[in-house]
Amino acid sequence: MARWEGDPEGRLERAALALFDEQGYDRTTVAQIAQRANLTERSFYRWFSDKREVLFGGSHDLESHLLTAIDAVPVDTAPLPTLLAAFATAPEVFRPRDFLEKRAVVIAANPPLQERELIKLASISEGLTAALIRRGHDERTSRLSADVGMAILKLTTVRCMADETLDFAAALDVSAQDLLTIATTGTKTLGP
Amino acid sequence: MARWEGDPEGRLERAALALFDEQGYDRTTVAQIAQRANLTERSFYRWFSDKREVLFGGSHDLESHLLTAIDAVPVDTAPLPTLLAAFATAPEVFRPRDFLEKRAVVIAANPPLQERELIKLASISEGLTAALIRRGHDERTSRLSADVGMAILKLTTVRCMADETLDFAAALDVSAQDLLTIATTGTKTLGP
DNA sequence: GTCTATAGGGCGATAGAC
DNA sequence: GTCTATCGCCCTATAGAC
Repeated sequence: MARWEGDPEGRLERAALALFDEQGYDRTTVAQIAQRANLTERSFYRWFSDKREVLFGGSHDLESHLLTAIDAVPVDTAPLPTLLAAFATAPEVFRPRDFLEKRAVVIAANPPLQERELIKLASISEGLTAALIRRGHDERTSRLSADVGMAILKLTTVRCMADETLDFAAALDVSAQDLLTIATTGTKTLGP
Repeated sequence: MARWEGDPEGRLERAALALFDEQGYDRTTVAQIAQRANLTERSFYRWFSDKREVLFGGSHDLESHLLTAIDAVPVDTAPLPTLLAAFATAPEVFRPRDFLEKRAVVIAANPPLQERELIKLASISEGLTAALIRRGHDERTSRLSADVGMAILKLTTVRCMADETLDFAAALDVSAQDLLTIATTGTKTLGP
């Protein structure tokens, strides 16, 4: 048996998702995942700190993509428009659609995986906050903008899942408009 | 030794926080927590589904308090102002300050606990979303309002932690004003 | 309440790349 | 030779099954 097949990380990710899809997440052991990828259980833990992590390798890629995209936005842009401009470039880093769909189903069925997803999103929000601060915005504005931006991104993702023909950038604009409506409806505004 | 000391849940919560504070979360075993509360390890799992859960008993109380508070808001109120009115009544359900502070330190030091906290907040957001839908708002508006509301609540909590003299309701208003600024700055508005 | 499978960490050995 | 990926076997605590 060839010991060096290459890309052990990717092999583990694909083996894990396939097994989770076939048998369910908690009826799949790390040993099984490793076996399907022609590795041992011990080697699994060299690539992923725990069993859940095997589904979230792309999170870091998305975060660094967004941070790079922010740098490309003109520096005099306001915080939220800066984030929206960065989000609009995000679809590039998404993996094959069937991979993402299976992954979403598995996560939706397992609270431990939802927890991990939430902390990954929180990590991205932290990254966005830091990026905005680096651009000269104050900390509280940056934090709130990042959190609100993530809420818009989440709503946009839901929209695109529901309607496959919908363009991501267009959906993002609609969600941003929704925010404006929510923020300005029923609050005391400055004008008469 | 008294077999029925009463309030086993509260005893486990206090024993756990004390041990986490003294020794750290991952150097504390469930058996130790149970022992300090004069219970067996097995009994711990009767009250809490897992080790992390022992720090989040108050989450359900907060959620049900907020849902009740929403019902007390006039039905013609817009989504976000509805949530803000409910949030303003929240300090009532908070526990003793030193308990909350120790708890916050322990959570901040342990990613698994942060994950659990995030899913609790997500659960509250889901509850708020459902409550807004019940009041006749559409699903997308409700979801976005709940997420944005949670972002405001988070910012408000940070503000109150930083400045103990700050009134919660006042901090909430400031954060809400921050949102309005963020949402309307640099975006194309309707007027000229 | 008892029993057990599995997660997941430590450590040292080994096999291949260079 | 060094370096790094892989592996084997140790262990404990969690958490679910019975």
